[in-house]
Amino acid sequence: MSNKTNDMIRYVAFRLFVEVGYEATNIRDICEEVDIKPSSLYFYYKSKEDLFFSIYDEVWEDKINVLNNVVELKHNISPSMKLYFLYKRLMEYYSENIIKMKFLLRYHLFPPEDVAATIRDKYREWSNKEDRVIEEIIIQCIERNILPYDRDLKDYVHEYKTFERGQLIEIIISNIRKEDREIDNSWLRFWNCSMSNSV
Amino acid sequence: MSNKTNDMIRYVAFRLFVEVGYEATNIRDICEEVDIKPSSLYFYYKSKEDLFFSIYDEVWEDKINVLNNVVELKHNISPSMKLYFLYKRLMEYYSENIIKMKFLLRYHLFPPEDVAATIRDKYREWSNKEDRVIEEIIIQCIERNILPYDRDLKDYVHEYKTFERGQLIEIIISNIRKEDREIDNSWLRFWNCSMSNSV
DNA sequence: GTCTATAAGAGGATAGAC
DNA sequence: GTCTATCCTCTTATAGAC
Repeated sequence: MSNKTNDMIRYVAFRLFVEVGYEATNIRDICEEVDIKPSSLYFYYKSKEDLFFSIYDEVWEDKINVLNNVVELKHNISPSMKLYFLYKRLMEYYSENIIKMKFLLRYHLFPPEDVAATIRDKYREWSNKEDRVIEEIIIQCIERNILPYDRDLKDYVHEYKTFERGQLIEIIISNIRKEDREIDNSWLRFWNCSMSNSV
Repeated sequence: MSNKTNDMIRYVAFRLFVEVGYEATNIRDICEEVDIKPSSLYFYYKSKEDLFFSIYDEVWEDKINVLNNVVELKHNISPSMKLYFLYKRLMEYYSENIIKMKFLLRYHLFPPEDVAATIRDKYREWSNKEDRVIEEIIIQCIERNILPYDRDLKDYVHEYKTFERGQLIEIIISNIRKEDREIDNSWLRFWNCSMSNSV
């Protein structure tokens, strides 16, 4: 269902969910900003929780699409460059969508009690899709001897995700776009110090 | 003011503030667990906000004490080792006090609207104390040519704090104590790749 | 689809007795 | 210090008219 009222509800709710949080966001405030009465919102969503998860899934879907687009576009280049381009594209995406990333970080780190269980389930599902993309690229790196095979696949994936999360959190906390040079420097340090050198 | 009831109030409130958050923590729930009536809590604290900040300051004070203890104990060793021991001690402290660190992370990243301004002010004050300790050690490193002087002091401090925050977040997210070997490996990567080599 | 009206309950906080 | 009793406000959600 997509019309002007609904789009507006989703936009306002998303912003409030990020900035003041699920518990402190109330239906009245959303509706006031959209300029409708609370009862009208319940025509589109059966509850606050329903509205929340509708937005939650949309944010994840958007992120996964970015991953898939990179893999699709770069399918015929070397796997190490593929991982590099994936990383670069994500840094760009994070910088342009800080608020979406803040949303995910907020609800994964500090889920409200009454939606915590559902968040955990949905998170597991979505992040599995994410992991599979990374895994596939790293498998290719190992197979072609670009990465030493004396280290576990899971280990490499964890190393990459930790690195990427660190960069993401820097972007969220500093709230500014990082420079290209800085992004590349971080990559080189990561690739040379954390991945290629076995510890 | 310290007696059994008050200690219990603080303990329960702290736990709820971390786990379910400020907004979702209500006076009735705290009091039920402490086994007192809500009106009794207001004998100790004039408001929910008052209770919160009393705990907030205590958590910070505890952390700053750890920093000062290290500096005091290691005042006569080389500054690079001093920074190393500071880092080691903090990792130990973080691992043993994950819940306290989760508390600080939660309210610095996502402060509730009605206490956000006060948190920001208090945060600035406390983290300044923290920065001065780090700064002093790094100044010594630069003066003794342990760290290249072609890089800015602020730059080094930022580099260290970013590194330390990354480690902290890994501990909070994984929720497990890191092994000594892993902690040392991270340090070496940080010291050799991020600090000594100018970029 | 959007409204008015309102149910039903939870929340922070206080007055005043003991 | 701790209690009983209560005030007042805010919140999600629904019934039913238009």
